[in-house]
Amino acid sequence: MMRPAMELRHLRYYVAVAEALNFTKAAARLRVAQPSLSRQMQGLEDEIGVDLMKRSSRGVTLTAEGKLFLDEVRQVIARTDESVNKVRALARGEYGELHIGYGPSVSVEILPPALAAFKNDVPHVKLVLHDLSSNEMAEALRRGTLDLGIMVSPTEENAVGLEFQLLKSYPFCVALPPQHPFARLKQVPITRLVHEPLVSLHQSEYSDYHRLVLLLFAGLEPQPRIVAECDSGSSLFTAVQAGHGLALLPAVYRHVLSTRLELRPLTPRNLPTMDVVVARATKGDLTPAAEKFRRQLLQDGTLRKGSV
Amino acid sequence: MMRPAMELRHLRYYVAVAEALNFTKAAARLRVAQPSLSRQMQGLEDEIGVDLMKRSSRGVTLTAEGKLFLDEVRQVIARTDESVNKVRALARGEYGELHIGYGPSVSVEILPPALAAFKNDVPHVKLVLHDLSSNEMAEALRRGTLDLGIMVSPTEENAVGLEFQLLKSYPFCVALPPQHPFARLKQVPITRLVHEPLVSLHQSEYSDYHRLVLLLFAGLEPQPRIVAECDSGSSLFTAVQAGHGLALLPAVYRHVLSTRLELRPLTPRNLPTMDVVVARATKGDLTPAAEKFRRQLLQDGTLRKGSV
DNA sequence: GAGTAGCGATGCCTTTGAGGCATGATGCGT
DNA sequence: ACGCATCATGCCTCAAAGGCATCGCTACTC
Repeated sequence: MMRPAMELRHLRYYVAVAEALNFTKAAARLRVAQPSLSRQMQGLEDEIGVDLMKRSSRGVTLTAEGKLFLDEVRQVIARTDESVNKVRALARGEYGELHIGYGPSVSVEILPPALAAFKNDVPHVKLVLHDLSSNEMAEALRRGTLDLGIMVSPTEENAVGLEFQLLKSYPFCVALPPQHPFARLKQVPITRLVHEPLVSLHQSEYSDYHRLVLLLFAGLEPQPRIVAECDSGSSLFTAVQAGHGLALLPAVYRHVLSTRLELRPLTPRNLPTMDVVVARATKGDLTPAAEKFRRQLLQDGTLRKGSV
Repeated sequence: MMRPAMELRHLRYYVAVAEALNFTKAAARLRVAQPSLSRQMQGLEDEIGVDLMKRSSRGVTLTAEGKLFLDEVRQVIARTDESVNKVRALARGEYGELHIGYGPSVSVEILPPALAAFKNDVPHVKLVLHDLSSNEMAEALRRGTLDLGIMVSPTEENAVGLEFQLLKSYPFCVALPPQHPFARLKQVPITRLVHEPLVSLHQSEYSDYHRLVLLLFAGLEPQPRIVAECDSGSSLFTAVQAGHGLALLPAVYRHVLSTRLELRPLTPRNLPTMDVVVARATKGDLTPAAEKFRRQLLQDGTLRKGSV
């Protein structure tokens, strides 16, 4: 004679009975007939092997064991519901972890509002931000440790296994000290830069930047003279301020630029731009939260063109 | 079309499948047929509304949601089992709280070994000791805040609503300073005490003691002279040491007596004794743990007569 | 103190759905 | 191409949850 195992039904019924202290009323609340409830409770006590309640003609009272069990069962049921809700929330992208890689200066206009909106929208997703170079990001995306990356649109070879969507396009500007003759111009033709000494960022660490700068001068004669390569934006600014030379920077740098430097747009307007993209791995699905965040980013960028 | 609610069965099955990553093997472990298991899992996913696993011709893999759910479900099931075990343990007297009242000096021989044995036997019962006077104990027992009390057998009027069982019976002795003439006697006839000044404990706080002392001298002439009433055992000892008078004490006091005092048995041997009992409320059942402890006390007392 | 109202338990039947068996569909490896 | 392992589906059985009528008990009421 095999007894049916304990099921959640028993627990749900038990809570109802223990709260009503009356089989008839509990049965009504549960929308079952009282005899069925009676038998389920008998089965439960039989399974546990402990008397949980005392029945009398005027209702039900809980034994000490019954009171303890009520306590426990309430927690178990709450925990169960919570588990299901967590899974549903995860599927809706409202729970879980989201790993985002970003280049700090390059995403300064994009990331903060997106993060704020996302945190507001789905506060239970744990956002983990990773300050990475483009190469590290590509690697992490392929490995799957990163869900999304916000980066400069990379070259072909760095892009294998990845997919991109444009977030914002920044034209290049020239950064110069206020006393420089070009400071009087509203905009600077790139042809006039070829005779100026230039300060650049270090090639190996900022390969995307380097590539774009070369692209800007493609086909011009003579090629500009690079008098210094700096290993960070701030040292670049210092070099320009010190008058060592001018620097080419995408317009986004206006946010991080020292006030002691001026930024002038380049002409013509159809020069190569620095494109900031959101990257994801081609293989493997995005988590729902990542999908949500990606959408967030794309619709945020109402104006995709970086103004100057 | 009403879908059956989620039951523990679904969770147990899910864990089996998620562990085996194979319906056929999981079904074998669960001793059900594979198709049944398949359908239960379909029902589960349907109920939650989330895909928990991906099926292929080579087995099963968990989705991210499925992994989270596995984690959660394992905890829920463990919690459920634990709840049932707690209730069973409570019913067996191996879990819960046990409130014991005791008079410190009077239970010095009885309580420590019983506590040690009990803690060893059922370590998960939380023992709460209450140092109370007899009156407070009786009150607490009737109120139900106390499970058991270890006390001096009380008078009728203090005993209403309570039941007692004898633990140990202590004959009275006389406490005297070493230089007192009676110190040379092996035992002291009570008739010789009626001419000695006596030191006693304060009547209102130690009514049981008082009653017994009066009982000892019942029928004797003249009645002894009580020269001082002390409000604690230690001040009583001091008074006797100082030579203010002798004191009558049950033999159990040999454990707490200052070494500067001698204790001599009284004769005849059939004088009233101080009986230490375990008390419980008449109405209301003892908790299983209390019942267990009571048995412990009763069988511990292999020799019920306090030796001298 | 008989009647009655409210309680849970029991007997008996219905219905639901879990489970079993046979088989289908599919993808992988040989 | 075939075989094998996998999970899904169709169909049936049967256990057990659920419903209805009724019983037995107790406590209150008049």
